[in-house]
Order: sequence, then structure tokens, then C-alpha cells
Amino acid sequence: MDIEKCDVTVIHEETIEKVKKDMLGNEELTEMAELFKVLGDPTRLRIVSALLLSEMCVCDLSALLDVSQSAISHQLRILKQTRLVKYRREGKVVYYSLDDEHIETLFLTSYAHISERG
Amino acid sequence: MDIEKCDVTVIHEETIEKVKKDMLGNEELTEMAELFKVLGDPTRLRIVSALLLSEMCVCDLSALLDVSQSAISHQLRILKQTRLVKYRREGKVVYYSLDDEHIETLFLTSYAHISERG
DNA sequence: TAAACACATGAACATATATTCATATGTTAG
DNA sequence: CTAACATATGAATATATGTTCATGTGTTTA
Repeated sequence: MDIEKCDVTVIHEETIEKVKKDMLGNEELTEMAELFKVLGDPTRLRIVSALLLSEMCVCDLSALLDVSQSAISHQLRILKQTRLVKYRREGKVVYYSLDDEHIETLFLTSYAHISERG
Repeated sequence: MDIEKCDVTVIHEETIEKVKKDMLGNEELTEMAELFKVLGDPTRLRIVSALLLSEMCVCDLSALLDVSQSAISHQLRILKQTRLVKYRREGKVVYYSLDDEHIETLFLTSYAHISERG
């Protein structure tokens, strides 16, 4: 065994070394955390939830979710930057839709998680 | 068509009504957003990433991730509250491990997402 | 019982971020 | 070209949140 003061060293050095080797790198984990963070805002997740059912324009999203047009635009900008949504322009109107196959999986898995218990 | 001022009403009323009907409720979406938010912090996701490989005590996580023991404890508390981790006590040492089958799916899907493009 | 250790937690502080407000941009109709 | 409209965006503000610091709790050992 390898027991010393926690401040100085560690209790299970072998475990740490093994995990350190197999674990994902910080860059990747940071990027993944960014993705989760984007989905971790109620307004953005409601937008995603809506776009999962149909493409929509900013105005419709604003009305549907009862959130100001400006707030919706700001959030769509973030979703765009993370490449979670794409858009197409038709005259004055801009239509947004989901731009990633994985979003639905994340969405459904999250739903399964919260559905499992009270 | 159904075009009026965006502030007053909406452009595609039928789409909105349809989506409003089929969309998940706000309570569920808020709960799902909470889950994503918890995974959306780099420190917490690194903890999850480590526990995906092995159960670990607080001290080991602190050393592995180079984060103070206090910070790790605070984050584990949040992961506990969301029931993402469970723990068992063995003398002075508390061992944490993942407490949900869905976490790995979320983790892998997120990884697939960020791996797809530069 | 007292000291040592592993972990938990409350308060404070610093930073991040979501919304609002005002205004800019881009497009169409008249 | 100008007015009207849909959307985008910068600045400001209010709130949320992650870390640190100090200290508390629970367990073991000497």
C-alpha cells in the first residue's frame, strides 16, 4: 500500500496511473463539456426540443416558447456556433433546424434518465 | 398564410400548434437541462470520465485531476444530488462510482459529436 | 481520549452567462 | 428610394455558479 498524507500524495497510486493513461485528454473533455453546457440551458434545450419536431423561424420560436425575439436570436447564435443548428434564409425569414445526428440521441438518453425515477 | 407582426402574433401558426402539442413539457425539459448542465462543467465531466474507468476516492480524484479536495467534494455533492454517482464508505475513505447506465451513452455520444469535425 | 486523517460544508469572492434594451443589418413591398 | 418587417448584435445588468478558505463531521489509531 501507499498511504501518505492526502495533500502530499495519494492513496491508490496504481489506480490513478491506470486511469490517467486510459482517460480522455483535457482538450476533448473541455470540448465535450462545452457541448453539454450548451444543452444545459432551459431555453436552448426548449429550442432544440422544438426543432426536433420541425424547422422553425425565429419569430415562431419566440411565440412558441414565449421568449423575446432577441433572447431567441442570442441563443440560436450559441447553438449555431456549436453547430447544433443550421439555417436557411427565405426572404426575410430565417429557418432553423437541427444540424447533428447525435442531438436526438443525447436528447432521448437524457429523457430516459430523468424518466427513470421520481 | 397567416402573416402578421411578429411582436403580436406568428408566421406559421399551424407549425406552432403542432409542435406545442408534441413537444415535451417545460418541467421535463428543465430537468433534462439540469442534467446537461451538471455534465457541462469541465471538472465534473473529468470526474465522470475518471469514474467511467474505475471507482475512486476523493483523495485520488483530487490528485488525478489536480483539483483541490474541497472543490472535488463540492462537485461530487452536485453529482450525487443528480444521482449520477453513488458512494460507499470504507473506514475513513469514501469511494465514488457512477450510478447510472445512461451516463456512458451520453458520454460516448458527446465524444462522437466532437470527434466528427475539427 | 486525543491526535490524525479523509471528507463535507458554509461563506465569500470572482467569473460566467442569460436576458433586456437599444439599435444595426438585410430583405421585401409600395 | 423609403417604409416595414424579420433577424442580429453590442452593451449593460442581474443572477448563477465554481473555487478558495476556514472549519466542521466522522472514523481510525496510538
